[in-house]
Amino acid sequence: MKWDEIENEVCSVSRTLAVVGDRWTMLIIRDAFLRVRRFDDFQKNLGMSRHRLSERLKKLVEYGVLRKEAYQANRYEYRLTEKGLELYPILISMAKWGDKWMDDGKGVPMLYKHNTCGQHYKPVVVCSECGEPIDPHDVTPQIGPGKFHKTREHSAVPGLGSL
Amino acid sequence: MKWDEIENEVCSVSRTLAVVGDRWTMLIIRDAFLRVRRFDDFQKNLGMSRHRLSERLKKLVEYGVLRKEAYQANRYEYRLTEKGLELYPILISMAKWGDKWMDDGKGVPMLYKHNTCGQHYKPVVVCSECGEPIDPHDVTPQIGPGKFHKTREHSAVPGLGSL
DNA sequence: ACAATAAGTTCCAAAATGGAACTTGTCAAG
DNA sequence: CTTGACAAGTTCCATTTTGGAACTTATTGT
Repeated sequence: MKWDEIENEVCSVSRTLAVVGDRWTMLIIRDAFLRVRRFDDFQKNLGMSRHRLSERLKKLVEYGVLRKEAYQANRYEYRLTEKGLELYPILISMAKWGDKWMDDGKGVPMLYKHNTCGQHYKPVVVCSECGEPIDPHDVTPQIGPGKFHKTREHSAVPGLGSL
Repeated sequence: MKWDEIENEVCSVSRTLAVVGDRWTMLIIRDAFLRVRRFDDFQKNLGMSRHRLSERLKKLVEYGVLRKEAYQANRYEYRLTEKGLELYPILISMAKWGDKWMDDGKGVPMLYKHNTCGQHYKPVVVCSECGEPIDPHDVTPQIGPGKFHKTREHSAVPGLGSL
């Protein structure tokens, strides 16, 4: 399978990865959450090639994750849309995992203050229905309505198909 | 910057991406959560080349995300470790985002039953300190102790550096 | 003992990426 | 009103990464 076919999989994880699953996108998004907005600032911060950055920003605008706005004639800013802002749980979950498992022993690079309560916080994933923290062992994936329109066979997980 | 330098960034998101940020890894992890365990099953399910799969599984074992266990002579299973299981919040957040924003209009591919309460649930990210759902606008990133040992300059976000 | 299966490896063509240099339009100072 | 600097890209090519088919090696089931 080629990379651009991934968007057509009947799987929400695949479809999300079609947007944010390449080498650089989550880092661009990270910077966007830190209020980086301009081409040259992204480029200097990330240390990626202008070429690639240009192509990625264009795609993110197409997908509606960023919007491009002129702040002067021929000068643009890229800002997160609502769709982009909702990537926050993915981003902050990555930060938490990295803090815990990819620590270099010098302490965490960043802390996050939750202004609402004033504390440094960690993200906790809870159930929308009962409010309890989710343990993956207590979750059963089941085929949803959109799964019947399949495009490819999945056989290894009897009765489940892919997530 | 080249791909294998990303692990050395002073940023937990970068470090996480060093492990799961390539084209295929999150899909391998997704399948692992659906109890796929064997080389050929991963390969058939994912439709990726055996070459790439072999290399990725090896790396995930090195990183301690999967462990490789013989189930017969010369036959192996790959299973999530504790470190791997803790990728769940990232995975389920991707599924939620894809459900909402990359829908093809046919309904969600999968539903997730929270066995604890018996309901189909959606993941909600809440504050570890006050329990309230997190809105990214209410979060202030601050430099943490591990940030002083920097390897590269970050200039675009005065006083913040990268997430 | 023989065919089938599992778990890879090898090899090469095709695709994606990195990086330096070049372009084009605007702005700001003299 | 001209000139130099800057911002936002684009072009081009060498390097790296990936996809895919075919091949290997070691069981295992019949």
